[in-house]
Amino acid sequence: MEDYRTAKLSRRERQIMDIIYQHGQMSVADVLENLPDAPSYSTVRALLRILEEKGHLTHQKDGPRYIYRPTQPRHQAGQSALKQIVQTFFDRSIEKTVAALVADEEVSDEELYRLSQLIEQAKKGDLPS
Amino acid sequence: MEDYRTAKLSRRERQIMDIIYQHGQMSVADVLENLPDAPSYSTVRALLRILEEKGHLTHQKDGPRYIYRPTQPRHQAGQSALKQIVQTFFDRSIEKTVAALVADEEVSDEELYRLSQLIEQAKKGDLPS
DNA sequence: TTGCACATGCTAAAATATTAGCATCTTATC
DNA sequence: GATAAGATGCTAATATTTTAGCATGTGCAA
Repeated sequence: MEDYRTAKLSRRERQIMDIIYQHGQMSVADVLENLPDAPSYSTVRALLRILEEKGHLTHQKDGPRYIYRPTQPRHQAGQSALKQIVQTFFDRSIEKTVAALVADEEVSDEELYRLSQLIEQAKKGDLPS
Repeated sequence: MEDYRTAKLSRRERQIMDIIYQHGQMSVADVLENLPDAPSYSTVRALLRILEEKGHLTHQKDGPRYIYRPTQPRHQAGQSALKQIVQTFFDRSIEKTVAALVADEEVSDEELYRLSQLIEQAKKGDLPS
């Protein structure tokens, strides 16, 4: 399955994919609540159906309602999305990307410490995940 | 200016913004060359005009042709884009995000070294950029 | 078990995005 | 300067997206 961010998805479709990835899985009502400029219930249902037709979502029944979740695993979709950002804004440089990440004011010292550890592990060839 | 990735941009419009951010600035012909499923020249011009109307692009003349570039600085747009990815796929965790970044096979030892240095600097409160 | 609340299936209308084409202007070159 | 190549301005048609509404089905509670 192609990365949904480079796939031919419309604006609303992409919004919905993002929201569902963020939450893991959602009912129609859940999606509706979290959509900015919320359209109607019917609209959301139509979009979910289309996304399922396109292969990006699947659903299962939970009592009377459908629960939708992505077909592509989250970590995999995240990798693809990251890669695209790195390419678009950071000249394909992981270093520049991490620099932008830690430039965020809200990064605590503790988090920085864990980041060091992470890098050290990676140096040893001990790739995370 | 709002982050263009959360703005109400259509599929093509977003594609074009990505491409222009990647290259810095581009003429109509440049954009056309780099667009997947390339539409016509007219189409690209129309989309660039719309993006300019919406405030995401600006242009200057270079000889006979227009050169377009983003109004929002690249680093700023990159920050916003990253933030959204972190939120969508990595539970707002910078650590998880960096882990995904270094999990990429193509990260060299040298780059990992520079990453350590980067983190150490950040620890000292010496925020990059 | 019988209804009611609330879900989905389906169809079709409205809005928006995408596209093309022709007229016009501008620049570099001869 | 005259001209040809190639750019933009503008308008309108087409395709797609977005939306709504009604008919129908399903599960939970009284």
